[in-house]
Amino acid sequence: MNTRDLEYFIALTEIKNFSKVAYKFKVSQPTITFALQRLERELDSKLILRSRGHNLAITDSGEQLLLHARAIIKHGQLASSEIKHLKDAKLRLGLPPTIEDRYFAVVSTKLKQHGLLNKIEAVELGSAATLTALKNGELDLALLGSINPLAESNITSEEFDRRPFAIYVSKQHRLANGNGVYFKDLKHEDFILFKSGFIHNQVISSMAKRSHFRPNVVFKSSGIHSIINMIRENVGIGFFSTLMSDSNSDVVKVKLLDRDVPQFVTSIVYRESHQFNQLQTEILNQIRAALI
Amino acid sequence: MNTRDLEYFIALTEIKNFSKVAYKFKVSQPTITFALQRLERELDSKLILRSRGHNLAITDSGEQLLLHARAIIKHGQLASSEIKHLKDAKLRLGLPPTIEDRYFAVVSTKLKQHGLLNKIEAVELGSAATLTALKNGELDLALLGSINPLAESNITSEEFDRRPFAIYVSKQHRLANGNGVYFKDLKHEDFILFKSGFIHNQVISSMAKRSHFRPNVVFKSSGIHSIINMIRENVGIGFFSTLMSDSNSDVVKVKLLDRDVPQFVTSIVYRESHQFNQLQTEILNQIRAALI
DNA sequence: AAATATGATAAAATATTTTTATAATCAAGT
DNA sequence: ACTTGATTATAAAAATATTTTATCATATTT
Repeated sequence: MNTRDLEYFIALTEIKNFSKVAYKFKVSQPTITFALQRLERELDSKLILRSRGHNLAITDSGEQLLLHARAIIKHGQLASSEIKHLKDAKLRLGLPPTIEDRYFAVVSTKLKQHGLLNKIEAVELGSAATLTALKNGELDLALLGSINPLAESNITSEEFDRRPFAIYVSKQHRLANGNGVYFKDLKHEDFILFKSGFIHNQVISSMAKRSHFRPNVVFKSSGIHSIINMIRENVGIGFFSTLMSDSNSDVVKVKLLDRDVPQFVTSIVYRESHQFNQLQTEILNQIRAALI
Repeated sequence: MNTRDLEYFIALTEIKNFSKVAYKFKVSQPTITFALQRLERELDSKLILRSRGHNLAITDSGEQLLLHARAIIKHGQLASSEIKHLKDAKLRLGLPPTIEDRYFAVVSTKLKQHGLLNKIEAVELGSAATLTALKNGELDLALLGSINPLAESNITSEEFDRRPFAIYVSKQHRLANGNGVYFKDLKHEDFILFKSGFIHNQVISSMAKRSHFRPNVVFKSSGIHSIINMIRENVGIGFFSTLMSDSNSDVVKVKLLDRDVPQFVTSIVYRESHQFNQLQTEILNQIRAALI
């Protein structure tokens, strides 16, 4: 079997037209015919029902092959991308900003001690984008936040922390000296939130839905520091699980008293299929030592 | 990329000798050389460090490719095997005996009503062997028992029941009229168990270890009915989660009073990559309807 | 230093894939 | 019913890719 034929086949199931697939791959039309015939001969089964004039129909066997064909192509691309980056002698680490802010200081200290810090190439994206990049082989490793423990196929995750979400306010704020608040009582507060793509938004909107109000959002940023600064200036309140600056007295954490407050689960995450080289293994172990 | 080259490569990492790999595949030795050169050119990276006289060494890139190569070959084989069996117009169902005994009656009634029972080809193996067969594409679907919810990669599972393990005794047995027993008090009992390969054995040996004794096993069988018959005759006691015959008064269930008694989790299980055809989908839905 | 084992290379032989040119099929419009 | 246009299939030739045969190069062992 030949990955080129599989790529033609996949395109055929999507485009459903031999000539257009041929055009897409810059080959002649019979090339596609022959590629499909090869696959059908090899698997001894019709994969696509041709019809001139109509759209093509994919058989059960075709659907079955399609699933594996996609996986095979993906593995080929991953192999290629991972091997290319192995030569960089760097570990590409996905690091969403909230995680970076809260956990990376301790990691970086550890790595610096062992002369490994400059072997890291940090990639700062939201959690969802980070996970996608990891799956595509654009990252070797990531520290990820999620609401539930990650259970993605082909992905291994090692949880290292888990904390309930909470409210953060300025020390001048009326809630600063209380010992907690119910989410429903935040109806008239101004929120300063992350831009979309952060898990925090999913969580806050689900909590708001449960409490039957729409939070009043006065500003959205993707920079955690500008959010904290605005909270400090009492422009509005924030919504995080933990902050490095929990000890910082300018911004005060206020517990949520609701039952079943969602938790922010943080994990070290990598592809099952990723082969860590010696340098990368060392880095991974130092990160584990720092966090777990 | 070409699966033949990947197969040569995988063999090379195992056999570590070009000539012997060539012999294995019944091709000439330069064929292997060229295949490896093709891969190295395509991935632009040395995969194997050759040395004449010594064993070959696999590079980091080679190790990385190896993981994907194995996955690719596996997908190819699965596609082939699954497509071959799609034509059988049967669903190959893995059915470990304990599950068959307890749950299949209700499933078979449902399937018979819809004229689907003869479309099932039941394969009776222990849970571990069933899972392996499923992964290898020898089964389309399985009902499986496990201690924890299944979390295998590339496998989807839908839990349908979960019950604590318990002791089963004859109605003449001294425990038959009590309302439970601690496992440690079974030290002097005779056990009738499954042969190895059944999860029950793992569970009982871990409970026995916790209670600091070795259970006294008088007989092992792989047929659940002969075990039940022996229990009925008071030859010894049994260890199951539930039996169809719970309502049958000859054999009595005795609760285990220990904390954290392991549970037998039963699930409908299939490969993520399996494409169910129309018939198979119907069968799956009826099985779900019967169990979930 | 010779023998042995192992992998690489060149050139030829085979096999596979792709192209060009053309045919066949089907649907829709006239 | 006939024509047209769009689409896929086929045959033969050309282009590529893979494998073999024969031989060479290198390292290890004796």
